[in-house]
Amino acid sequence: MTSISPLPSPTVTPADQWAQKTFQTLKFGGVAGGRDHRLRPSSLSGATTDELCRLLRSLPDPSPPSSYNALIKAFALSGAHLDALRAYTLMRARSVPPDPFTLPAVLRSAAALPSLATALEAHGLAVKSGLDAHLPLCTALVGAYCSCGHPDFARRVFDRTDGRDAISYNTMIAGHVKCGDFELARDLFDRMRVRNVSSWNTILDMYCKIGDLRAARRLFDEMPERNIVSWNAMISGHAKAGDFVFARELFDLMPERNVVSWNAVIGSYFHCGFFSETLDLFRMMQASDIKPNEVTVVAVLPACAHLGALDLGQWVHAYIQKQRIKMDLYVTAALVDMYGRCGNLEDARKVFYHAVKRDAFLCSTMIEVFAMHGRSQEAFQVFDFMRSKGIWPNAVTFKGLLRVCAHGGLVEFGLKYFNMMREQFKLMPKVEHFGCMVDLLGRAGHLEEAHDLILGMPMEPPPMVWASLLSACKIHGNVKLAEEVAFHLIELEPQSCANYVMLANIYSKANRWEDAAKMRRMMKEKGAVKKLGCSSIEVSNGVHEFFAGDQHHPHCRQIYQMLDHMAIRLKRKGYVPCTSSVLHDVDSNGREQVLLHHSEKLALAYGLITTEKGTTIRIFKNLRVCNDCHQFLKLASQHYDRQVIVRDCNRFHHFVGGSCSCSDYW
DNA sequence: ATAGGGTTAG
Repeated sequence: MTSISPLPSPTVTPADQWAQKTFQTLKFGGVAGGRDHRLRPSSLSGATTDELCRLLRSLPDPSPPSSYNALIKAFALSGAHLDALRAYTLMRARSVPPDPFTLPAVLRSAAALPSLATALEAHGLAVKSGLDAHLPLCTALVGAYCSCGHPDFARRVFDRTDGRDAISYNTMIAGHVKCGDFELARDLFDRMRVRNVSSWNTILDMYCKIGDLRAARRLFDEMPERNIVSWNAMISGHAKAGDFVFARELFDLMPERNVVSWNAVIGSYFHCGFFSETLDLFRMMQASDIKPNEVTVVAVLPACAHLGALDLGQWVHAYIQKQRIKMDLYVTAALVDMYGRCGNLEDARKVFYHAVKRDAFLCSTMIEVFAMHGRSQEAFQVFDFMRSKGIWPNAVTFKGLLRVCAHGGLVEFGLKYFNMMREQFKLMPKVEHFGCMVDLLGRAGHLEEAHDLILGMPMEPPPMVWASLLSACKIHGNVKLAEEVAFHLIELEPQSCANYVMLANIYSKANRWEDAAKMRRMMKEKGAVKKLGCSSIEVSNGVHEFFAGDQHHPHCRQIYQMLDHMAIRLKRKGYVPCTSSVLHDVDSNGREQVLLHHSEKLALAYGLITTEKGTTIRIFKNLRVCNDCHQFLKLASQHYDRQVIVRDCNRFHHFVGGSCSCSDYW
């Protein structure tokens, strides 16, 4: 191996900036350390990052390289790679010579961050210290360069290394895979002489990741030896392709399973949208002898969130605390998301404010939750917090901010954040950002601006975006634009009933009954089927589902009786059924019945019958809440003195004392 | 005494 030539850094990461600044101040040279007070890896196991930082600060000078090595390794083990590099910097500042174990450990942290500057510096030091023939060090360099997106540097090191073994080959192959050079990876694999299981697994995983499951299957069949990792790679490959049935077959077939196998198969159910099955499998896992870990709960919590299973979600939270599952950023964000989506804003907030560490991902989750609940001020506060702590916002952060603006009708703020993301943070707005802006402008009555924004989008506007404009036309009674948009939408997706219904409602509102009837006929001709409203409610004996007009519930009679009583009482309080939005060809009495049997009203009646006075009622709906139900729920919350929380397909409504948290803007 | 590099799940 020869000395390195100067190489430009293509992208400077924050870790790089820090590393470059500190390395500039370093002097090269070597003084042997003393022999007292040396740290051992065993004495550092179980130490928290804070304790390790204190140890580093109080590390006597001189100390032997082994003490620094132990700290670097311990930091890396707890995921504190920047601190690992800090320990290394101190070592260099004190001119402690690295031993053969120092640089591989440093390079692992450089790969994890990643920090190209550190990799380059370590490489230079290796050459200077004559350690550059050390095989583990060369392998670590290859890994670090690949993680930094420089397979070319890695390949140069690899090609000049003598006595390469299976591990160095595997590192280079995995590096090529990581960088997307699949042919180079396969070529190297074909050329290596002594392959082990890991070599096969790397290539197997490559085919799984690029979705070539036939090649993966072929490889899996011809492998001379298989281990758990091979099976797990196959499971996750099929899970990603949506074939959860085969993923499950593999899982049942494999000779032994570990926590990764369970997580892969649980994740496959989650990704395919089978949320109750996800939870079933989690229960099976607990009956097995494999202990769930962080990754497990990160698959289970979103499943609870989707189902609105707050009870189980709370149980998982308690389980995390009891079983000492690490509250890393993923777990914290999953908890915030679960509480938020289950309508428990207080606990979502609590988890976020108690988090020991917050990054852009976690903050964006919190903003998204506040957006769902229409808490614009708190969402903006999180954003201000991010900026004060130097947490760089990403596209998801701005999506949440724009949603919060759209839900609150805050046009000025929306425009501010939309411009800020482009100008200040150099983030290109994606489809979802345009969607929020169209929603925001449209609802606020700026229909022309919203329309212009769609026409000026750099990508093909998806039906969703047109649909928000259409719904804005409905709110503001712009029949002319509505017709244009609706017919465009019907052309795009003739099977979707929502577009016909929306335009028919707009016609009815403008007293154009014949046109409304025409839309109904057109809907039938094109074979579009109305999506049935469905609401669920969790009471003490489980989750109950109601469809619009549902007659299947065992307590059906009491529920409908209750609804009739409610209608009489609430009418005295000012409830006026909004019959103009009913499409069915029935008389006005029948229309009232149709409205009264909307799924969220059924769920509400059931909740009132079965739960104690004072209990909050939580309802989850698959569609948007209609105007009539919204009015009904407001009056019911007052008359029955109950807090009712409804999650519809895009946000939360907190009904209390006769008003709704959305301020009738949704 | 004692320290190293590669593969699978979010």
